[in-house]
Amino acid sequence: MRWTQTLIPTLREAPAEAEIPSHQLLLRAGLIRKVAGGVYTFLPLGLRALRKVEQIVREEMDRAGALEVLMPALQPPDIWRQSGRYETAREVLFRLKDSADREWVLSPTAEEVITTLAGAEIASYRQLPRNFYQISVKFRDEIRPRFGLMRAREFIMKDAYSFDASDEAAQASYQKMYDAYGRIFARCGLKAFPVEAATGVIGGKFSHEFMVPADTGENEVVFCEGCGYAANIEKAESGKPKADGLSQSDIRNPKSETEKFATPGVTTIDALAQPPFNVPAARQIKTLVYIADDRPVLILLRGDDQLNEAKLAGTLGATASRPAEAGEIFAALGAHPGSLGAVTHALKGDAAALKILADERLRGASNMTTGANEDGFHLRGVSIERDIHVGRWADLRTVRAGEPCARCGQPLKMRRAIEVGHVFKLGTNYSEKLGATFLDEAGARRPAVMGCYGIGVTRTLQAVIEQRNDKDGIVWPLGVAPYRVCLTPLNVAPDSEAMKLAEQFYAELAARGLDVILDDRDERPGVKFKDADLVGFPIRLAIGEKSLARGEVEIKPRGGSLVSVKFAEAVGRVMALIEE
RNA sequence: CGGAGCGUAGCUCAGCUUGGUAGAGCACCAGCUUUGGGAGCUGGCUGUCGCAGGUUCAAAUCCUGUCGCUCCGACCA
Repeated sequence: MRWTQTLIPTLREAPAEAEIPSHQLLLRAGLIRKVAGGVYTFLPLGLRALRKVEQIVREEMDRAGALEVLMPALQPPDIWRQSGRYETAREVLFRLKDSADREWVLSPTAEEVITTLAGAEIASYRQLPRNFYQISVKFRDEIRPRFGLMRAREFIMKDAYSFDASDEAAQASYQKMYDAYGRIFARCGLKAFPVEAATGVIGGKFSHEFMVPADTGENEVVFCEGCGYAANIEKAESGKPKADGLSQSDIRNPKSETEKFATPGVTTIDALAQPPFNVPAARQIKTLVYIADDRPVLILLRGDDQLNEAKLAGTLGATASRPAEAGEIFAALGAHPGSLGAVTHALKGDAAALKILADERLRGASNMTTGANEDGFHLRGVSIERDIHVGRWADLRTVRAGEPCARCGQPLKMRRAIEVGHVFKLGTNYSEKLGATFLDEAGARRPAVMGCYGIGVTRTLQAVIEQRNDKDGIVWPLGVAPYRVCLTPLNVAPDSEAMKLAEQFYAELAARGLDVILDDRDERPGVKFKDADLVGFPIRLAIGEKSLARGEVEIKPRGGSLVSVKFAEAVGRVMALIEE
C-alpha cells in the first residue's frame, strides 16, 4: 500500500475527548473516529489491526476444535424471556421496535440463540462435545461508555459456547478454551494473566478472567506472589484472621447481656471509634440495608470491613439488588442510617422478620457494639450468635492489599487491570431453560453441560496499545501491526534513486508475504519519521541520500536501535527481524 | 440515574466576567525558499459560536430549556 493512496489522518495533538494513552493514540494514529459516545468507525489502518486480532482469535479457536458460526445481532425477545435474562440483564439490553410495533433486542451475547440452536440440532451424546464460536458485533447499553473502545455500546466480541455430555467433559472443554486464550493473548503481544472471577449476570459456577495489567484498567485484581493465587477483587478471599484487631479478653469474657447507651449525633463507624466512646472499628457491627427483589435484607459486617457487592449479589441470588434509600430504611427499621442494628430485641414489629446475612468474620464475635435501631443510641456487649438471628453466614467482605494469602500466608497485592477475556463453566442452567437436551447411551434425556467463553476483540486491540506505547506513539507487536514494514524514502521523485530502491524493496518484501506500506508522501523527513513512530510500524526502512551515498539503507525496529546495511542485505535483515 | 465540567474553523484553544462587525496556532490551498526528526516567508480558504426560545436597539457573551461530550459517583449508614 502507498501512503498517498489510503487514509491515515494522524493528529499532532490528542483530541480533548480522550483521556487515557491508548484512546489518544487510537485517535492520533488515525485508527478510529468517534461517531457517538461508545460508537466508533474503524479507519483503514485500525481495521487492519482489528482484522489481525480477529485472525489470531479465529486460528486459535479453530485449533482448539471450535466451529465458527454467525448468529444474528437482532434477536427476538421471547428466548430472552425464556432464559430469564430479559429481566436479569435488562439494563444492558438494547431494545427496539419494528414498524409493526414488534419488539426486538440487540444481542449483548448469544447464549439464548446458540442454546436454542443446540436444542434443535443436537439430539445424541454421539454429537457431543461441540463448541460453537462467532466473531461479531455486540451491543450493550452501558451506563457509562468510556475510554474509546474500552467500554463501548457497540463492540466486536468473540463468543464461544461449549456443549458436553457430562461435567467432566465440560471441564475438559473449559480447559481447552483456557489454554487457547493463553495462546491468543501471547500472540497479540500482550502480557495477560488469568484470575479467578465472579460469574455475574451470565450465571454459572466457575470462571476465570484474562487480565492485562494497566493502571487505567477498570478492574481490581488481587494476587499473591508466593503461590500464584490471583482473583478479581469481586471474588478474592484472604486468610485475614478472625481475631485480628480484637483483644483476647474481649473474646474470652463476653458480657452477659447487652447494654444500651446514648450516642447523640454519632452516625459513623469512625465517630464511634473516637473519644469518648473509643469503640474500635473491629468491635463494631456495621448494619447495611439492601433491597433484593423488592424486599429489604440486613447485611452485617465487622466495622473495619467493606461490603463486596458482587459477593452479596452472588449470595442473595436475587434478580436485582441495590442499597436501600434512607426512606426505605426508616420504614423497615424505624431508625436512620448510623443507628441501625440487627439485635433481636431491637427489631420491632415487621422488622423482626427481616432476612439477616452476616459476614463469616463475625462468627462467634462477642462484646460487639452496634446500632440500637433508635436514633442516638447504640448497644454494647453484643454476642452475635446469642443476640442476633443470623439467617445466613457468607463471605461478604472485600479483600484489601496486605492481608495474608489464604493459601500461603504471604501478603496479598493488588493492581488494576483490563479484562480482555472471560471463560465460564455454565452448567445446565441455559440448556434446561431453553431445551438443549440429548439422549445419553442409556436412552435417558439429559441437558447438555455448557460453558461460554468471551474475548473482547476491540478491547483487546486497545489493550495492546495501552500496554505497548511510548512517548512517540504506538509500539505494535508484529502480530497485530496494521503493516509490519514501513518504507520511508526521503526523496519521492519517481526517478530518484531513493524511490527506485523503495519500489524494489516493496516488491521483494511483498513477494515474501510481508505487508508493507510505502510512505510516498512528498513530506519532509521529520514528518515522515514522526508519523511512522506515531502509528508504530514494527520495522522502518529509511532510504535517504546520506546512507545512499555509502550504498546503505537504514533499518530501525520501533523502539529498537537503528542499523545501516548494504542494499543487498536489506531484505534479508528485515526478514530476520520478522522471524526473531 | 445523581454530581461536576465542557460544547466557538478539520484539531488544540482564546474571546464570555463588563453585550457592540468572530480570533490565534496547527491543518488545508497557491507561490517562493527549504529538504535526515512535526521548516520559513507571502498570500488565501475555512464557522448555523451545539440547538431552541427569551431579554435587548444589539447576544458567542446575559436568562430559560434542550441535546451532546468528558470526568466522578451510583457499596461502606
